[in-house]
Amino acid sequence: MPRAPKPNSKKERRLESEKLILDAAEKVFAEAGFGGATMQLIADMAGLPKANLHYYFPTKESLYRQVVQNIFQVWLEAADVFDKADGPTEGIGAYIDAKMEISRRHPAGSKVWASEVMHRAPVIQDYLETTLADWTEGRAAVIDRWIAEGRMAPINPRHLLYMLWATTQHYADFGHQIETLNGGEPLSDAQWEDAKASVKDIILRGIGLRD
Amino acid sequence: MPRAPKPNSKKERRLESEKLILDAAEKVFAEAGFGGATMQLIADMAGLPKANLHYYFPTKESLYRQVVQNIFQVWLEAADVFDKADGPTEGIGAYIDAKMEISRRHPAGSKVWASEVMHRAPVIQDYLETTLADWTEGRAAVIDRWIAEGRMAPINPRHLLYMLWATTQHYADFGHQIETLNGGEPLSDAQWEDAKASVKDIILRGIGLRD
DNA sequence: ACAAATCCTGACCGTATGGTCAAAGTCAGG
DNA sequence: CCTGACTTTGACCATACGGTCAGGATTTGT
Repeated sequence: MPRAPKPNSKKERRLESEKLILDAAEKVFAEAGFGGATMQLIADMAGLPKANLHYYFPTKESLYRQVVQNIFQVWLEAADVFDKADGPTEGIGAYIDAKMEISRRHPAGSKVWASEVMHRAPVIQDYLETTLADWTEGRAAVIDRWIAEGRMAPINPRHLLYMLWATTQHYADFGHQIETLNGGEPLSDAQWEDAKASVKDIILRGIGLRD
Repeated sequence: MPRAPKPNSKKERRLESEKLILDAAEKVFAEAGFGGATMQLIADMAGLPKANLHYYFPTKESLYRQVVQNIFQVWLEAADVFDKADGPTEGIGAYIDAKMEISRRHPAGSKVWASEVMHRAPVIQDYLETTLADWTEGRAAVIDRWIAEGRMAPINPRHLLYMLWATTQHYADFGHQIETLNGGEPLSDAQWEDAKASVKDIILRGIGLRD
């Protein structure tokens, strides 16, 4: 019978430490970029000695790779709402909501992803070529079907998807610029709602929905 | 009578060297980020010894600052088309064209800018607060006037501007992702035209133009 | 209670980087 | 053609970084 004086088993503590490190790493990579981030900074933010990071993640690159893969996972799961819908208004609207919510709650992850792609995706190129390419093709086919059925305006589905990604992720990646243009204040709850509504309004009308 | 055996005066050569360095620096900063870029890499790309860079730009940061300021300049000049127009269709359409062209011809600059903003604008925060804030306010006022005159749908002009920036710059900042999703090939001329047309189509219809 | 396995960490190391400098080279003006 | 200002560069330096490691602490299974 394993007592629990410190309530965690070894395996639980391992997962906790890994999560602690990954969360700290995500923030530091987002703020400084891969090259600007240092293991010491990540260690300090996680409240652990540097050598401890190297026990869980042998190299800076392996830690970074894990961070990026986790982000991609979150990103893919959010895309599910697209499939559960049975029409463009509902599907694309829900997708915008989901991605805006991620930008709001998970801005560091979005920045790390943006940085990775801007630097020619040295770590996740294979994901782009397989998982993301497949996902994109599938969704483009759905959109093309909606168009064929006359349920939305005929547009190039790929450019629509790029626009959705660009616009929603902009609120995370360029959050600092938006905050500065908002008088130095982060967007309030109401302003976030306005942002979501504005994006949905323009895009949905732009593809021929909303009469 | 100053002959010109090497056809450049000292001042001209100075400007040439500076431009050579700045161009190399823009590429390297875009590809590696500020932290990942090294003076040696920039020197190699410019074909000059490292010590020579430090003659023209005393520190890495001063070189970086100059790169970012130049980008901001290009960016602002392109925004002029917005003002020369006398209606939303023409103004916003031309603005999209201009920004898409910059994304195509000047992708490294866009990436450096994106990186700078993502890292909380350590170098150009004052520009954001003054020049960019003023520009944004002015353009938002123009859009509001167009709305008041019933010439376009009532939307929040700031979110429209964010969408324009996000979408057009996406083609530079995420160019690698787009290229990968395009079968590994850069967008062809025709595809760029399609991209421009798609963006204009969705956004202009989205704000109530194009009936 | 003991041994094996796992976890933790201070001290240390080799290297790469931003930056300096002195000396050599080049140019314009008189 | 001489002088002073400007430009170029190889060699060098201090520091900071990613990564290693030995040895001690803690937990687990028996």
